[in-house]
Amino acid sequence: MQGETLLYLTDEQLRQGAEAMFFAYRGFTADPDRILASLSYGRAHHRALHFIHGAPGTTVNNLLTTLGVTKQSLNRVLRTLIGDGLVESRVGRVDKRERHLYLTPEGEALERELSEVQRARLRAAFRDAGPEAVAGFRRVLEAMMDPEMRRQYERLREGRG
Amino acid sequence: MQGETLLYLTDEQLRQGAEAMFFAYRGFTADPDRILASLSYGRAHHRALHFIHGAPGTTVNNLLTTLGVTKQSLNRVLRTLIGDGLVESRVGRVDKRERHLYLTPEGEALERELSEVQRARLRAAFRDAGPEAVAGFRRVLEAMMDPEMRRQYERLREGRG
DNA sequence: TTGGAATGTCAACAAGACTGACATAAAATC
DNA sequence: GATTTTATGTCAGTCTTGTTGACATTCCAA
Repeated sequence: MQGETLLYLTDEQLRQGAEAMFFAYRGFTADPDRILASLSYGRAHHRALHFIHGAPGTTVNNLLTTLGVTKQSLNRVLRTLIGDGLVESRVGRVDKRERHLYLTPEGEALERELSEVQRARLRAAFRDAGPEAVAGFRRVLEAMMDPEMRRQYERLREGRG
Repeated sequence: MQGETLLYLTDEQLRQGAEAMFFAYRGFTADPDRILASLSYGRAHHRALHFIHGAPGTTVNNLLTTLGVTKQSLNRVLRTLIGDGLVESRVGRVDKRERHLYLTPEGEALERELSEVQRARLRAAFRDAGPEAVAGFRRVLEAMMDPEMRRQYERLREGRG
């Protein structure tokens, strides 16, 4: 057995890292998924609610580049959310081609419910692992993103200060 | 602005952690996805190859609890992999109801190709972030899993020594 | 030996991703 | 002013991958 500083880049360690990502992501989505299933929504609806909440007034185009899906796919989700009164779509004032998206109070309520169960799990995990582990966690995740996604991620962070 | 040790559990920090998971997971799967798409396979095929590689001779039942899908869903994926000659299914010798799953040489080759691009990204991320960050990353991910998944994850690790 | 439990297969269906084609309205450009 | 580009929405069709239901086979225990 070699020392930790040499060992951490072996294929076996990398394989374990991949499996950790797989299982952790399942845990990460499990709690919101349960709520969504009871409302016959899916993860796509959650993601839309999440990013509209985080960037109110965002356009459809912004949202679909953030989510990395096609407009047809996003549109189906948005149509149900708007139809169910969770999202409001307002015609742009300066550019009337654009639709600006906002959560209604009902939309905010569901977003809060979903994000709260997800935050609860993250909070517990962060508390268990400790602050230094959390810093490392963040550093590795950021290094794992595509450069384009990292830019989006940082833009979202800056947008909220 | 408060100190890091207090700040790390605020809702904003947790929200950023959630977004980091979202974007990082997309990066994590992006490279294998490209190869899979060119073969008209999906992530489900990758996962099956990965876990059969890691536990040769595993049964269908084992595999579906590991993957967290229904047997019917897994069966469709296995059927194509078996039909394409990447996986071999052998009737159990002691219990003939069971099918034991193995990768053929072709299956091993594809698994290696997929896992290699994924490992390459992880390797780069781990190198960028440094060993302490990697340890923290692993600690947080493990804390994020459901207890049941964590047991499976640890069992897989032990199985490979 | 008979009936239940476990294992796996096939069929049909739904969610949600995709592409391609097309329509509309507004903005930008020539 | 005419044309092109941009932003969005919609329809139709396909694919992956999840679901449930029905069923066959095998094992085991009453």
